[in-house]
Amino acid sequence: MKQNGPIETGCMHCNVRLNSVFNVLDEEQTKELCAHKSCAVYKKGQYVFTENGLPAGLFCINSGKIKLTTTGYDGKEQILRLVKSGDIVGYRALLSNERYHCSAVTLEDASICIIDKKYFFDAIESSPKLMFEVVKKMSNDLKAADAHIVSLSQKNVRERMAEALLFLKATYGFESDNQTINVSLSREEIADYVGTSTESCIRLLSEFNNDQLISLKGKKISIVNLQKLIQTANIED
Amino acid sequence: MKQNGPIETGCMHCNVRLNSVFNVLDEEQTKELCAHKSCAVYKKGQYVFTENGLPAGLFCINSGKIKLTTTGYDGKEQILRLVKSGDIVGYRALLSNERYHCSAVTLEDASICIIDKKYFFDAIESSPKLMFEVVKKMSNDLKAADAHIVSLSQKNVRERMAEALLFLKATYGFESDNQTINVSLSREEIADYVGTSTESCIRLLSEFNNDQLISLKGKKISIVNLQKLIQTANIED
DNA sequence: GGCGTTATATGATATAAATCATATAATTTA
DNA sequence: TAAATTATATGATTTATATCATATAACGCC
Repeated sequence: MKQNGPIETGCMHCNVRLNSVFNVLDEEQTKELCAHKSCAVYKKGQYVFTENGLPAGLFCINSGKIKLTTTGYDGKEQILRLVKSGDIVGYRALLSNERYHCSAVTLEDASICIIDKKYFFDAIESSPKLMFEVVKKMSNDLKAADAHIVSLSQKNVRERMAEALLFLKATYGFESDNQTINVSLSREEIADYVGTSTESCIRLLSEFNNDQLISLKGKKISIVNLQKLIQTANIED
Repeated sequence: MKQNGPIETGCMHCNVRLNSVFNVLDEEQTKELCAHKSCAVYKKGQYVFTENGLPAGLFCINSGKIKLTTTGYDGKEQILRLVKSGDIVGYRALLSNERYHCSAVTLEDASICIIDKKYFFDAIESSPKLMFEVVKKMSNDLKAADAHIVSLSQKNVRERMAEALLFLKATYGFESDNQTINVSLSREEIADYVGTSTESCIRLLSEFNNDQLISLKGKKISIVNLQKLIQTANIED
């Protein structure tokens, strides 16, 4: 349980343009931005920020994967969102001048930079384009959260589990074999996203494995029969 | 099932400052805003906008109550949010230039104005203050959606039902008797928010009634024992 | 490299909540 | 105002899923 802080690194290797919302900045604005951010390397399992903390700036994921979690009742963890490289995190609390309502934890070693709060506000006030990019990001998160609500409300655990696997694939894509989902989550973490018990999660993955929908190798999950998995998830369209 | 459109009215009786986000505008900006909006009266049960539709502008609730719903699986309705007078609706799709992902339906007769899309974008680009107000609104909605996710994921139906009653009270307040929740929802609508069956919803309300947590009179629900209801909801702090 | 700890797996059991069924009350509308 | 429809109520039954229990596998550590 050693929890050392991130290791500060220079920004020379960090291409901030990786981060989608900053695509809209021109050469000069990007240079300016780089002068107001600092990069750091995080080890797997480290906290980027924690529930109830005050935002010091905006975090950009240069590489690595992040989970946004909140502590529910009886300390049970709930995974709210999963974040990939190129994304920003912690923008909500920052923009609305609030404390974080969830924590950000690295799922693997990650390179993350933090953009100075004051500078970020200057940047979005002077660049409506950038502001709109961030707003679009929040809009997407809200739409996804609403979809999650409908799913939790109306689908059974089996359907949600299939849906979660499709979501993981949509978020992180496949590995080079074109069928292994490119993220390693524990069964408990998957359960914490799906909203079920760890046992039920394990059991359903085993079933899907037996039914040849997926194949399992440690934490790695491969989608063997996408069509059947979509059917199991009971997705419209 | 007759679904007539709203009745257009003048804006002379509509105080746009009612709408919280517009508080930040000065006298002149408000005047300008009023020149670019039009008010209308909606009857109970009418659609303000519908899922998949394209936003024509921003809606402001001058009076009345609104539910934001989305159609889930097998056509089952999910209530995502409840909106009261003074609030804006439809801002998400508008800001991110998307179609609506949910519908807005009046829960009672309502007076609602629509602010022209083009003008609204001009307004937020020229007034960062206004933009931040809207962003804060979205931030709150996202935080609330996240809380809803945790609740659906981790609480049982009884706890969620108690929580829902507290949420209704927090949103719409009490009537003059200081204990009757100031909104009329059908049992089915409450179920569609809580994420349960109508029968279970009815049953639990009956139980709460028997246990003297609430009292029922038609669609009107009064909170008789707030402390016990909070306990039943299993809320932290 | 063996030992303790944690993660995964699977069976057995309990139970919350959905579903089905039927009755009554409250609205709507003819 | 009566008939029809819809909403509320409550009982009986089924079922999905949590919980408890135990075993094995994988992993971190001295």
